[in-house]
Amino acid sequence: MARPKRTTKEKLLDAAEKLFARKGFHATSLREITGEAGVDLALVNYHFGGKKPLFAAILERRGAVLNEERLRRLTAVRRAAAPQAVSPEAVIGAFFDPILDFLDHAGPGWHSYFSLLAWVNNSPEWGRRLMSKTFDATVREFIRALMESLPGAAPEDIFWGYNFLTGALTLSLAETGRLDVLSDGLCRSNDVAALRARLGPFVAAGLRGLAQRGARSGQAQS
Amino acid sequence: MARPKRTTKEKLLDAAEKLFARKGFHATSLREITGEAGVDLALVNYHFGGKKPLFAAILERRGAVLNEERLRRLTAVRRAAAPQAVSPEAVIGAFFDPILDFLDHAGPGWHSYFSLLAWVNNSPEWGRRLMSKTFDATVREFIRALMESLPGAAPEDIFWGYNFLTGALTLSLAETGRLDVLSDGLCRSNDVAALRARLGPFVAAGLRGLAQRGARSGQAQS
DNA sequence: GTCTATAGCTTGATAGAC
DNA sequence: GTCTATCAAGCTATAGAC
Repeated sequence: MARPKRTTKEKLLDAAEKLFARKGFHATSLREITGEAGVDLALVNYHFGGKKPLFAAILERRGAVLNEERLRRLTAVRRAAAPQAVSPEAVIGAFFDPILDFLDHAGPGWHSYFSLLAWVNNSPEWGRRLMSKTFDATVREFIRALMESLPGAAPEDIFWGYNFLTGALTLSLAETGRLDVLSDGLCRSNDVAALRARLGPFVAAGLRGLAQRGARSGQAQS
Repeated sequence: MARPKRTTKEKLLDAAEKLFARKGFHATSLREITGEAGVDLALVNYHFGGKKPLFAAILERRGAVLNEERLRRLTAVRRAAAPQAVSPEAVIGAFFDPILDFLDHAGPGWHSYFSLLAWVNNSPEWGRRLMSKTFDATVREFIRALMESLPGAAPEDIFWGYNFLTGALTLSLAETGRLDVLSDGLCRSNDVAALRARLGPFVAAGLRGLAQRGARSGQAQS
C-alpha cells in the first residue's frame, strides 16, 4: 500500500514469507503462495528457479538488513565505551534491539520473517545450513564482543550462553501463543514492549551467572 | 535388542519418532516410516488410523513418562525444603534433570523424542496444540512452584521467564550442530554433561535477575 | 514476462484377499 | 493382523504459445 509498485518478485517473496512462517516449508505449496500473491504458478520457477531457491531468497533478503543494523549498533556501543570494554548489557542490546525495533516500527513482513527464523532455527534438515550461511559471520563477531565484555568467563561458557540466549529469543519470536494460554491472558506472546523489558535483563543476568560459576569452580568442568 | 519382542505398534512408533525428529512431519512419508520399521504400509492406518494420530501417539507415549517423573521430583524438592519455600534452583532442577537423565541413561528413543519436542515447540500449525495438551497441566504446576520460590517477582516476570527458560532448553535439545560450528569444535551440541553444568545456572541467574528488575522498578512496567 | 496446459511423480488412504 | 494392489488427489516443474 505504501509502495506504489510492487514487482512480481516482491509479491512472491512477501506471500511466501507469510505462508512459510505460518505453516513451514513442506506444508506450504507453490499454489498457495502464488494464489496469495495473485500471480501465476509458473512464475516462481521463472523468477527464482524453484521452491527451495525461493526460500533461500526470503532468508537472505531481510537477513542482510538485520546483519548490517546489528553490526552498526555493535560498533556504536564499542565506541561509546572505549577505551573501556563494553558491558554485556550493551552487547546484548545491540543484538536484540534491531529485532525489537523492526517489530515495533516496520511492517508485518518483518513479523513474518522473525517467525520464520524461529522456525528454521529449530528445524532439522537443510534450512539450518541457510541460517548458518546468512548469520554465522555476524554471530561470531557478537560472541567475540561477549568474551571481551566478560573477560573472566571461559570461552565454553560464552558459547553455551549464546546458545541459551538465542534459544530464548527464538521461542519468543515464534509467538506460539503458549504464553497467552499458560498465563490465562495475563501475558501476550506478541507484546513487544513486555519482551523488550525482560529479555535483555534475563539474558544478561544469566550470562553473568555463568561467568561467575566458571570463575568459582576454578575453571573447566566438562 | 534389549527387549525380546517388539510389537508392530512399537516398531512404528520408534521408526516414526526417529524420522519425524530428523525431518519434521510433512517431509516424512509413511513409506519411509514403514520401511524403517520393516512393516507394511497399510498397518499405519490399521493401528493408528492415519499419519496425524501416529504423530499424536508419539508425543503422548514419552510425554506421560516425563510428566510423571517431573512431578515426582517437584514433590520431592518441596518436601525436602519444607516448611521453607523451595529455591528456584531446586524447581529448575526438577524440571530439567529428568530430561538430562533420560538423555544420559536411556536409549536413543529419548534422544529422538526430545529433538522432536524441540521441533514441535517452535513449529507453527497444529503440532503445538498437541504440545499444549500433553504438557500444560504439568507446566502450570512448575510455574506455581517458581512463583513460590521467588515471592518478590511479579507473575508476568515468571511467565516470561518460563518462556525464556523453555526456549533455552528447547534449542539445546534440538542439537542443531550450530554450537559446534560457531565454537570451531570447542563445544558439542550433544554434550549432555556440558549442558547440565550450564543450563541450570544460566536460567536460575536469569530468573533472579528478572525478579530483581521487577522489585527495583516498583512493579509493573508493561 | 506472463499464462495455459500438462507431464511425471509421490503422497495418504483403503478395499479386499488371506 | 498382515499384505497386495490400487485409487484419487496433490505436488513441483516445465514446454511452449503469446
